[in-house]
Amino acid sequence: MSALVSVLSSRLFDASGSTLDPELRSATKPEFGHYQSNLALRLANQLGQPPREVAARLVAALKVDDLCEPPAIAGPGFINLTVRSDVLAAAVNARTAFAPRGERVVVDYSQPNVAKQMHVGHLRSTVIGDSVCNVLQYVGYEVIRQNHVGDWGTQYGMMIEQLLEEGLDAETLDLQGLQKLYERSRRHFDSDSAFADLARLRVVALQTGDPATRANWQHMVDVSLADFEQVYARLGSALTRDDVVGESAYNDDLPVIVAELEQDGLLTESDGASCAFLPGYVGRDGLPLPVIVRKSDGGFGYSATDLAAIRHRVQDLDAQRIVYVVDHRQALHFEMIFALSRAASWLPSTTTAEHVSFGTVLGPGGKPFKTRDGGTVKLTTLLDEAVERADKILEERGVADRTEIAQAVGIGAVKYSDLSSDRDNDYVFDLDRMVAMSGNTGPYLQYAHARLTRLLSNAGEPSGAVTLLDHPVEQRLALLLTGFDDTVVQVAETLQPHRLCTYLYELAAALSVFYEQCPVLKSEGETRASRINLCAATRQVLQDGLGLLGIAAPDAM
RNA sequence: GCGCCAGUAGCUCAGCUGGAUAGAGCGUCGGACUUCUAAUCCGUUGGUCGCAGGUUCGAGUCCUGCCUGGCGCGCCA
Repeated sequence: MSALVSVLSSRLFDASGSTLDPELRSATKPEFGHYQSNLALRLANQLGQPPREVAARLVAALKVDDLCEPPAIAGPGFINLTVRSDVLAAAVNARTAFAPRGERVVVDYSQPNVAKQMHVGHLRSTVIGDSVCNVLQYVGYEVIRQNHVGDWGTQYGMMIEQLLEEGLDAETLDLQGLQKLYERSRRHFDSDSAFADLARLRVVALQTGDPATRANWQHMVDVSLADFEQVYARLGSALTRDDVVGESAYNDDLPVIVAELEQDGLLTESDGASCAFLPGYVGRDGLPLPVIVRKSDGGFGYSATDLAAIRHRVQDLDAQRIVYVVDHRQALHFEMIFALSRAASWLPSTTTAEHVSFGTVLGPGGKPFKTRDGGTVKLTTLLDEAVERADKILEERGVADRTEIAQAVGIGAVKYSDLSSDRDNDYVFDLDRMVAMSGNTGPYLQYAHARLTRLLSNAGEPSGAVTLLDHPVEQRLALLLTGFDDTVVQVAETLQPHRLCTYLYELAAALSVFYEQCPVLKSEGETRASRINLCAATRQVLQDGLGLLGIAAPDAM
């Protein structure tokens, strides 16, 4: 919480003589001042007295003359506060970093699959996950990123068996070759039971560590990870190979998971599979719904891997908070995994587990995103198109040296569009709207930042402090600046990056109004110096905010 | 059948966890550029917050029941 808001809150708290939350909120309209409190309405209800009388007593007891203009009572009993402009100026100048909070959070995101190109489906997890990590880090968490790559299971047995049968050398296959190999092996597996048996044996060889099988598998993993890294670099994601802890990493833990569940009496044999039945979960037929830990063929399903991952993250990584950035279709799965982990005591009450779910990216017309022939659209293709659009617009503007800027604007537009509305909603991937330079878009924010950069480079060295805030538009801008940390804290709690987007958009809009109405370089004396510093503070917040979203802020565009 | 999520202006979306006359952008129409970058700003137009009850000083927000759409519900992840 910003110093200003917390001080005002505690003053209200002291004046009320009650334990009620002062409910200090931003004023809904400029004519209501800067902040409002609804405390009098609450108190009046509790005391059975007229709200305006309670408000009057509250205002009389309230000591804020060192911070605010005289408080006003309005409407049914709202208390409106207007911060003194010198206090506001001081608050703008007083930005401080968050202290480390001594808590560790594990964020599981991106999760592409080995031997498959990354597609739109991976965009959201990667973009939201990066942003969530940045925000958590900013407010003082120690963040551990975990890329739970899909690199284990029957499909790799299939693929290796197919590879051997065709006499191919794994070394010659790139990612696209692997994807084709997968498709061939899938068809073969489905149509030839003898091959299917061989493939299953190959899975056993893989899981028990047969050297030749492992070597082929390792090659597939290496090729895939190298490709993912290129996409991450393109996206500006912070993910590296060090963050990859794929499903295979838990192979040795899976029997232990089963043993511990058995020991706790949580496992039941059902149709040959080892299942955990949790109270309250019923399936389509009204029958109890299991978590299948070990399949009837003796293999382990993804539930076992997810359980092992939780166990590892608590016991070895010492996580106080675990976050899963995974699409909303897996909501039930995670609910059950979390419940079972609690029952098995892998997830103690001191550790929270959250599923940060998100909606689907849809193609044109709100239909599933597919190419004309029904294939999946590669993520890199979409990014190329976005950069191309950005480049065209920059060209029309006569911008020189466009290559890097077009990257920043195109990729930034895609990422911003992904982050700017509530994660739970589906959205249509519409490049025209994303790259639009007006409205709540990435380019609009980047433009505000670039404008300020230009202005500041013409202004000379900023002298440091904001000292004057005479114009209402300056005050509006300053007030917004003091709200940055509160907004980021909210995002760290709710894990909803769109709140930060909304904030930054309002800030950029307020800046544009200021820019229209308040000359900076053409003004003189203290006004000029103060406005330059207000611009510098705004630029810093825009830069920090875009940084938290994982979006580049070019100096010119 | 059960569960999760969503339904707010013609379109795309906010709405700060129950507060004042529900806000932006796009679109429409009209205005402001020898610019501190007009990729901007100002004005205009636009809503039965899916429907019906309930809770209370006060509901887009909370509770119940419906309607519509998306998704999920035993060995894929």
